[in-house]
Amino acid sequence: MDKLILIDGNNIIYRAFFAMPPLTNAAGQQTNAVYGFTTMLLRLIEEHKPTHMIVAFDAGKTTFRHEGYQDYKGGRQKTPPELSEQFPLLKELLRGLGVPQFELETYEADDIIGTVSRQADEAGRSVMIVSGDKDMLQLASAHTTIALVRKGVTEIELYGPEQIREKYGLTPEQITDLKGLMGDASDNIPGVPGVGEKTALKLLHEFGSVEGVLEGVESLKGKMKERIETHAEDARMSKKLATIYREVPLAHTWEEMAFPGLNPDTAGPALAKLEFRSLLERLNLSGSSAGGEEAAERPPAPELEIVITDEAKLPEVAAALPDVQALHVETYGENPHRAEVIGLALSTSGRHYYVPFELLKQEAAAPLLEWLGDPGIRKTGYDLHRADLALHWKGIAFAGAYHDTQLAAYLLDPTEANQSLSDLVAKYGLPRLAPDEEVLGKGAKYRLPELAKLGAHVAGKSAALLGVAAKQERELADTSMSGLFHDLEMPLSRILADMEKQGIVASTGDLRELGKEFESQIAGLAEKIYAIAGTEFNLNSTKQLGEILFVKLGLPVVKKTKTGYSTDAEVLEKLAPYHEIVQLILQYRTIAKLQSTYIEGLLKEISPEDGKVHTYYRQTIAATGRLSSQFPNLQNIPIRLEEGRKIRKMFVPSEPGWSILAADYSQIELRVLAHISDDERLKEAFVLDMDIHTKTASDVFGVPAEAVDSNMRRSAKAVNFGIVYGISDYGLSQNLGITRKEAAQFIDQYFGIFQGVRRYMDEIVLEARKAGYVTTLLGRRRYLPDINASNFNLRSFAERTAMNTPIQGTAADIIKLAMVEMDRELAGRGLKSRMLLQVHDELVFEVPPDELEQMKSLVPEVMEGALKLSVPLKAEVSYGSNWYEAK
DNA sequence: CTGGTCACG
DNA sequence: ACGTACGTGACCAGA
Repeated sequence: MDKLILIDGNNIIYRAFFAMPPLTNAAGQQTNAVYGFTTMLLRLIEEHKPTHMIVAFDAGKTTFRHEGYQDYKGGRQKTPPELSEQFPLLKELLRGLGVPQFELETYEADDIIGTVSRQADEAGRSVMIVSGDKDMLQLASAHTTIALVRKGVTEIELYGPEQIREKYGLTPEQITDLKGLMGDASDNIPGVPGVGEKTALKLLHEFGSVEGVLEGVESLKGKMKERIETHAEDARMSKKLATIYREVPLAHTWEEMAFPGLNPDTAGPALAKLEFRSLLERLNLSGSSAGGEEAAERPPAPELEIVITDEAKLPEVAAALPDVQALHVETYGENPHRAEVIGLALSTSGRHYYVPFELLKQEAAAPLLEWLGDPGIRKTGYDLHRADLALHWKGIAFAGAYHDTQLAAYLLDPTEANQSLSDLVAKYGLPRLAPDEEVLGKGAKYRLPELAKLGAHVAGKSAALLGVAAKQERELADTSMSGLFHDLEMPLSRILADMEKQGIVASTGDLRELGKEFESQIAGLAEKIYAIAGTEFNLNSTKQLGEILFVKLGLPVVKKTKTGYSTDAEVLEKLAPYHEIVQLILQYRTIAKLQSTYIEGLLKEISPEDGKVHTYYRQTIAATGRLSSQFPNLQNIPIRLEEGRKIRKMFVPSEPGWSILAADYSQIELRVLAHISDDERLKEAFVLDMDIHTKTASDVFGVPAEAVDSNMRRSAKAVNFGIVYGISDYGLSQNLGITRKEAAQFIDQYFGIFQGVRRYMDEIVLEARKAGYVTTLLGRRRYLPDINASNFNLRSFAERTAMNTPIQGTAADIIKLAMVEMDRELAGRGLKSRMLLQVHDELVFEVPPDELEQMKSLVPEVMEGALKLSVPLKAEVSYGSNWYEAK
């Protein structure tokens, strides 16, 4: 079956240029656009296996379109030289790869593509057109699909006539009418001023075409009618400009477009010349030019033996359970507590079974349910934490997670965003797995395909798991993270799921009541503010607020943002002395935040079934190894201001008579710093259990501790924070409201005293430069690719990260250890107390009265003993009838 | 869908 | 000279 791919060369290289970070070869020539183009090209070849292919380029400076309209593509920025230099490179590379390229004087790439696609269409051949330009949609037909490139060049959306109808309610031909009405700023096509996509679509749905709209203009009214009448000619011309010319006099034959596959003899040298080593490797061409005949692509997807399970086949699945090596649970929905379970797939070495979720209710599925819930059976999967939660709320127990490929991928590189299973499969050069988006769509476009296709996709995932897991185990061992993975993160993931399922009660009634109080305060404040401003406006709009403060009231502009005046709290504090309205706005902000995020937001998350909030701890987000919390975030419940702190009264035990018990590490990050820097002074402070900020002040200012006043302590505290964050004089000056010079002096003084800390800061940066990454005490890694950047900002950022990550990350390691140990203790001692929340340096429990005494000593003991450092760890415990009281 | 703002450690 | 403190998530406005 013939398949032709037509690539809009100019468009794609342009997109690639702006999407890719700068990349230069040894000679200093920029190659980023060619690289981006090539990765996309190779992906197209792998995924769509074309038999014929061409890349079309614009030729010449003026085209026939300019004859009718001088300004066509006027106002467009000149092509930057860094990009134009890359065209010859790309063309040479394409020759090496064996991809035909077409161009023709006075015609644009669009027109060439339009013409070739028409010819192919007429011959009944299957065509795919690749471009970032929506204009191309007009070429879609029964045989022709448009692949719209999105997000730089990394994603592709496929459009046939059906998809165009779904999205716009238009036929492909009507795309030209759409452009005729709305215009296109990037091509300087005017359209009708004031008519955007929305209006244009409405008009077309009613009148069908530009001509139809012009004829029917009488039936319109007001401004719209006027606009269209005055710009009728613009509309006609715009449509013409947007119409792709499909009669270009091309002499090329079908045979000239043939693409028999990459030619390894010439592709290797061409890629090598551009220094695209990663691509050479991906194509297995890195050896000599003769890298093997068929090695030009990733291993072809083996034909999987997939069984779509129906009721009758459940016994066969049951019989296969002992041979299962991996499973994938397909869910739908962001919040796993509310997610749908679509189905699951089980992989043995030979067969892959897809089991639709409904089948799990059948009696014959009992062995499968038992298998899922058996903690003794080791399971390999992807995001098993999510699977566990989703299944739990459907009444199905899950246990035995052994290797979670998502979690392993996170440990191997916690900052890599693209860690979908499909990405991992690609990373390891395994047979391709379609991204979910391609099969299921996303957002509003999410649709389950027919059973066979769905089953094949989900089974494809489970089939991919074993290969990925094997590679990861190897890599974890090579990077000394196997222990971190199997003894800490994997066990923790089950504990987190338990905490989340347990949830914490949030008192709906009390929240509503507090909400009413806030509401009347908000109304009162708003009224006063409007009265002073002399007008009502949207107080939540920084834009409108800026207008009032800086234009109407003429207050001085302290700081600007990208988009206008800054009105954040720091700015408002400075403005407060100038005008009484400012203080009111600050109060309004405070209460409005509490109301929207913590009253209304929290109420929305309370489950009507059990009156609890079930947060979702994410173990694979924070680059330092910390957890994050979502739906709702229970790691940022107010505490600093009393008004907000009251929110904590709403969090209560789930059983009468029980208590909330909270324990937090005291100065864990500075204690960690004392340990890893081995600074004598800092260690001494903790060994003697002194107030660290007072001690710092006394040392830095050279006065006895008794002589440290509150101001000195405040400064020392800011320095201590700064040290942990990777200090800079600027940051400290901002924080303390002093000059940069003073801050620099201050830091110097600090380092003079705490020389071990200085040595650590210097060494960790050197180490990062050398190794390219930093680690925590437990060996958790973070790569810092910018540590050697020539850009000052990027490099400075990386340096501060190098200083901070081992500290923050080790603290995260420690509390994770404490959680695993705590879980073990609770189970071992048969306690009924439950661990509910983690807030970075704090653990929150609910505790029955008869366990209170025991827990008061056990929890801090476990936390303090989680990891042995050269300074003691300290945890402080408190309890009460709610989270507020546990202070 | 991004930016501004603000809640937490 | 460069222009920032480290790590998160939720809400709102306004394209």
